[in-house]
Amino acid sequence: MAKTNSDQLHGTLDMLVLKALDNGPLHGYAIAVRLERLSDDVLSVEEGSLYPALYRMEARGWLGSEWATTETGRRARFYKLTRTGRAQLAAESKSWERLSFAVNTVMKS
Amino acid sequence: MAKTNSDQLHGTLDMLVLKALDNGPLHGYAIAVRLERLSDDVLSVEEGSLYPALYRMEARGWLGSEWATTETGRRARFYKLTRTGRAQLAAESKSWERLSFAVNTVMKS
DNA sequence: GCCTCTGGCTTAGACATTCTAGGCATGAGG
DNA sequence: CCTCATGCCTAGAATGTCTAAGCCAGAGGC
Repeated sequence: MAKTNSDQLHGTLDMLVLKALDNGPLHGYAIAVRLERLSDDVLSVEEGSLYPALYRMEARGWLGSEWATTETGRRARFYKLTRTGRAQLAAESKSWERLSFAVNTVMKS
Repeated sequence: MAKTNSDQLHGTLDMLVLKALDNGPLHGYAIAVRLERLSDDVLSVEEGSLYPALYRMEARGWLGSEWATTETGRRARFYKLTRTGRAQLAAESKSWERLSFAVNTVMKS
């Protein structure tokens, strides 16, 4: 959708997806759209990265999922945060803050 | 040295190393120490990541290197930024700002 | 004289994650 | 009828990081 950074999502994708689900369940496509919109098209969430990430996170117990019908009448798999997933989001968020602060400190030195 | 984040340097290591060399040549070990000190031990630069990164960047023309003697009388390979490397640092720095801003925007949504 | 610690470099292999790039199916609108 | 947007799936390549070794030299303690 947006043509931007190659590979630089590394490590943050899980966190972003978890965050996208923080306001309620969404299906994969909607997650991608939401993240792109929210970031003003800076982040581009490739489907080939997103779906595997969703499967991973569900396997780890961070997400639950079920098929349901979209407002527009389509079938889609909706993912939602589990309790564990919420904790994971908190942890990754804190970790991101630490890391980005550290990187910024170095970059401004 | 510091026991911290596993893997989360992904993508930023090159930039950090380039930045570490921005004030003048350093050898590998000194780069690691400098980044750890500057970041207050949040960043831990593993040697198994650092040296391959240095070789990569030299192969790409971002760094030049030569053997020299440390203040303490030891042999070490000193790396310095090339013109290309400086440009790369600027580019990655800008890219980092864009990305981290986007991520933060999402995280605060 | 020996031993350990720190400084310093090197490398193979495992590991995780992302992206490329395709394919598939449905519904809406021209 | 045809195309576009929605929506999901997957194999394989590419990349980069870490683990975990090993090597060498000098300094300091004992």
